[in-house]
Amino acid sequence: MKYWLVKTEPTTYSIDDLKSDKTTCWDGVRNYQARNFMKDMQIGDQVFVYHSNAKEIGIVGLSKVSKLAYPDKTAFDKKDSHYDPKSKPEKPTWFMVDLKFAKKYKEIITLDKLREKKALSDMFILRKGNRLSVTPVAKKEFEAIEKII
DNA sequence: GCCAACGTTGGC
DNA sequence: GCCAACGTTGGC
Repeated sequence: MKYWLVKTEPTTYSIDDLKSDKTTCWDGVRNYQARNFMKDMQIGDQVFVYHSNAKEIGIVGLSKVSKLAYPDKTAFDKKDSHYDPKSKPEKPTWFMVDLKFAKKYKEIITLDKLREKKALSDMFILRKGNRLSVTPVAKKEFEAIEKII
């Protein structure tokens, strides 16, 4: 069992959208490192959902991996904003996973609260200049975050 | 809306 | 393969 965190802008796709959809394909990731992390995901891995570029920034909920990495079809669609001509259906560059809604926290775990925790000082998301939309979370980090709730 | 950080692109 | 220019991300 591994742990992860995905970022999303709530104006694009929020935890409430995931709650009502129940399951969604996490498409549109166009960064090699983030893609590689998605390829490492296993069914049942727990994935924090983080709202960025929002009024309230932080972890808002939890989801679980429900489908292993498979080709991101939006890369093949010329009309899609994530279209990438380099990615071919017979040799896809980009992948996505399915995420299943698990829970929405009563309160957002703000970025400030995450920074307050010593156990989280090495956390990927808190490292300066980190822009990856998919990042791993260590077991002890996951447990420390669950304790905040 | 600003701007630092950083990934990507393309000329050489 | 280097690196300047450019675009995007994301906190503030």
